[in-house]
Amino acid sequence: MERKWEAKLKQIEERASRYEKKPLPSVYRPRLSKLEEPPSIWKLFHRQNQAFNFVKSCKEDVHVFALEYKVGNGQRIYLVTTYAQLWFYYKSRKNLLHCYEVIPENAVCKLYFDLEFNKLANPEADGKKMVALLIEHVCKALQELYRVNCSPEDVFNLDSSTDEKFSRHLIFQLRDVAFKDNIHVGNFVRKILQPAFHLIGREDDASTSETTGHEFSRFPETPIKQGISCSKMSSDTDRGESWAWNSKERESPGSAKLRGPDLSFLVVKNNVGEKHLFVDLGVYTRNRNFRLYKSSKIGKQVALEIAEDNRFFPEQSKNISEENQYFLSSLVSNVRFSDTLRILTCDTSQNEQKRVEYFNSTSTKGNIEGFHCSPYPEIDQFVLSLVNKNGIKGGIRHWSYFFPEELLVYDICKYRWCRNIGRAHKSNNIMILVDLKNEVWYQKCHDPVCKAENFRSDCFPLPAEVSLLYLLKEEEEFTAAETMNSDTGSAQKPPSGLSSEGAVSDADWDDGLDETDFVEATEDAELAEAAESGLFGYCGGEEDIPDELIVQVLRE
DNA sequence: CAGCGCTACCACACCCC
DNA sequence: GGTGTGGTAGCG
Repeated sequence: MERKWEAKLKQIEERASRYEKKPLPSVYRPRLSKLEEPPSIWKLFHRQNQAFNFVKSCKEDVHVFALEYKVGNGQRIYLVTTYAQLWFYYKSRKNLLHCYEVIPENAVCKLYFDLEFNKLANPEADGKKMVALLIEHVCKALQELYRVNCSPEDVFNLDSSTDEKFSRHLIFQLRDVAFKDNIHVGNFVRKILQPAFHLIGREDDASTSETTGHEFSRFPETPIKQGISCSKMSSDTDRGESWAWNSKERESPGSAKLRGPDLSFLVVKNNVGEKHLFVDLGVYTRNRNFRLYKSSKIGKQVALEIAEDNRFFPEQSKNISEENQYFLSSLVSNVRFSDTLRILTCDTSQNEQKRVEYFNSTSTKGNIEGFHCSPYPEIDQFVLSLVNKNGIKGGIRHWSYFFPEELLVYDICKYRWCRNIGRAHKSNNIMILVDLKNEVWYQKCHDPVCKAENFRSDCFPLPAEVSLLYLLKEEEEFTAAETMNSDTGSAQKPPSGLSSEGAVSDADWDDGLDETDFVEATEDAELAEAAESGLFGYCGGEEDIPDELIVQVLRE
């Protein structure tokens, strides 16, 4: 047994050293043109983690894409570049044929669906009609749960069907609205499809379930262990338990619609005759790869193309071609810029209960405290984003919560930047204070001198995702509107979602850059050096840099 | 000689009637 | 037989 472990360990170590000896090629630097100067970024990685680490080190608005490169086993490598640059090399469809968007975990994203059924096993099924009914259902749900207006004209409908398989992607183009991340999208989708779950899973006919006569009101047992609750918008009392389609149904329990809307159209059979849902629920996982518009799976010919019955048409733009607009619209994590972006959440009640229990058990009446993580993971994340800047990995040493003031005090370790002295303290730690009542944060510190003068930094607003949390406290209407900065149509500058400091004032943004400049400088130098030592140098002005180059590298 | 993140499923232990 | 746990094949 022990020996087995040793052997395995050795194997892994050997592999690690191999990778280090032979890091990936890939730093070839195409440029869009000599005139368009923003430096080009185009970097390949074998490992997703490395790609995301590189993204973090980049100031530019870059994103991770997965490229399939070996038929059969789905092996992928990871490309980091900007949307603009990817499109430039992608659009001809001579290269980069099997590309996937990596929907980053914890990143704001659009509502999306993967729909499919086997045509042979479902000869009766009318795919287009099913799509239309689903869209109708989803729009209704968005309205009911979030008061979000949505119509079929807002749904980008992509088709990837074959003779055997009906296959669609839907990407919702909601104005000023996005989900907190794709896990929340999944929670939302499962929640609104709950009425359909009791129709599957059994061999016998769905009609038998009518006779079970459960007393629960609108919805059957959920297939997931706990229920799901969407971030509420009004002061509903039955927060999140189950969700009624409208108040009328709620008031008339004798109604035939007791179970909610009829979603039987979603039930399809797989090739061995088992019942499944038309909606694929497996696409809402962390860092999910979602095939790009005009890409096909490796080994297959069929690419995602605009569906016949698509009703979404992007706005015309002088600078951006229509195809490019469609491409940008198809990207799940490319959230449209808005200065009033609302972030929707949908928790599993598991998560929410944890939080409630935490408060119930830990807090009698006084203040609570702990180490590392507070009961507000979202706020912890935000605080960590403040103290994890370009190389310095700050952490939360301790937190305290003061009830009357609704103040979270974080003792920070490793990161010692003090806004009072404009540099890091040498031996004293700092604090980050989060004022939930006023939805702001500021910095203080343990340094005796700063303490003596009672230093306290300016206040900065909390980002939307964090303020949102506050809704938990039975507050007024859902008003999670927040300003987010963007220069390229993506509302999330740091793709790591929560760290989007766009919500912070300009002054703070600049400030933030200042204090990290010296760190970045060294890192940039290293990156530049790494870049120059890459296999590919800068291919200046060359219009058609074939990524056969990439393919060659991969083959060796 | 390099993917990732799951879930469904199985085997097994343990408990209770 | 019911329930929890740990490991893994294989799916998306």
